[in-house]
Amino acid sequence: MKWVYIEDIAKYVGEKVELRGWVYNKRSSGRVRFLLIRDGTGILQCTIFSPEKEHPLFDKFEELTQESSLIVRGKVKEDKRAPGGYELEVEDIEIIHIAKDYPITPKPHGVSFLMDHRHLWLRSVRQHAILQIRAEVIRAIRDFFDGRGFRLMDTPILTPSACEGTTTLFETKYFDEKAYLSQSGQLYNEATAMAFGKVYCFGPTFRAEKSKTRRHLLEFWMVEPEVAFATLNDIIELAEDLVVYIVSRVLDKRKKELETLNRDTKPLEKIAKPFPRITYKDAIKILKEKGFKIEFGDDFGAPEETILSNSFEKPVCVTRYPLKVKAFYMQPDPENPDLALCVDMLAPEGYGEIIGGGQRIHDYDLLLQKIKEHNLPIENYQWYLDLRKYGSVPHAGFGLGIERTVAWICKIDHIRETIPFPRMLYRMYP
RNA sequence: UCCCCGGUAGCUCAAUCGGCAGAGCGGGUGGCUGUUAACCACUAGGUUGCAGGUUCGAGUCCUGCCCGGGGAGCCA
Repeated sequence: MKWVYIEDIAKYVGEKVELRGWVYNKRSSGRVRFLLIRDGTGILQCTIFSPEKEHPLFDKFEELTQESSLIVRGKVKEDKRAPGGYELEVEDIEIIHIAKDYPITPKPHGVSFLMDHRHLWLRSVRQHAILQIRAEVIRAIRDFFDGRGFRLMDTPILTPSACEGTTTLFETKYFDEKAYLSQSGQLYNEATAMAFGKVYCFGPTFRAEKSKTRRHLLEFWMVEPEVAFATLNDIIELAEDLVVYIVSRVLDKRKKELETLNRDTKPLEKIAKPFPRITYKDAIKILKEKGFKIEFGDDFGAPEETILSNSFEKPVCVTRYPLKVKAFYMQPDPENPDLALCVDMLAPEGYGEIIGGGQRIHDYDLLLQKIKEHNLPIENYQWYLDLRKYGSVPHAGFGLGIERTVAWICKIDHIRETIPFPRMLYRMYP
């Protein structure tokens, strides 16, 4: 008998097939038994009928508990009464393993309990939908860059010092030396961009900030393109194209999952080019009009970002922040040397920053001066300065946070559900 | 690091003014011929986070600690 997956079940109506999976739930009513089986691709209702009170399959049904693993064989039928429209008329049950006292029931649980059981929580319908969308987002990102001739360049996780010199890093040992877990692949990608023209890296990044909010993880995934000869405007366009591509791909391929999450897709359907662009100065004006006590030169806090994000239907690109609130490598605006040629993209519906990027300094002397001003150890940046010594060109790039993007697309309120095993302040188990 | 909230059965929660610690789910037993987080009946299940204090009497009030959640700063 053919082993099939539930996501393909419609193709087998009228045929006898085999399913391999786990018991999601079971119900009974008199001489009818309902077994909800999940196999990782979906959930299917399996039915057992008997005109007699006793039946060998009833005995096996009784034995089964939530999350017990099994193989069922039977005939696929179309039936409007079944959730999903299809069901399996069971002819044979082969029990593989009986699960005893599965802790997560089909009833509500608290966050703390669910996080302690994250390894099992992943089996639930909602987590399944979110992580399917995450996988789709990642696939879309790779297709987008690969399709545009970008070269994948994996950057190191173990680094000798801070990339940006701003956030706190996780420290580890490198034999007798100290090493730090990477917080960005950008600096290395400036080197690979000079070798390959347009590149991207995609990997985990680490921030040892003691952030305890719904939009922070200590370990998260980021995609970072870097393009030689590109200016600020070039990468804003690239960022727009990328976000439009990701959203339309999820709308196209993961409609069912969005529905599972009760995600209203109308706001997502509006995501098209061009996105609104405002300068930092405009943003300050908007915030002041809304009654915020904020002055030119201040960076935005979470409430400010939420207000800006809610002010537009599409992601908004905020450009030209004051240099002093940004990283040392930011290229100054030729029209106003106090401003940086940078961009932050804020996702709508209150989600806030999903992209940060900009044009990098390509002048050797200016970069050297900034490294000194920021008290960074020059010996660690010799190679980075070299890039400005041998055929330096203007270049730009950005980083997009995967988890924040997934949280926005799914419209879920906490980032911890967008990665299989979140690493958070005071929580490293499981 | 700071601010706010919480910790009672395996889970989600209730417990009036300080007066016998309870319900639903889950488990067990039985019932029901189409269930939809099924339903109905019965049943077992407690160191009320920990330590101390006030009181005739503390889940409830006080002090300290531990753990968790939310937020701030910082950032994607």
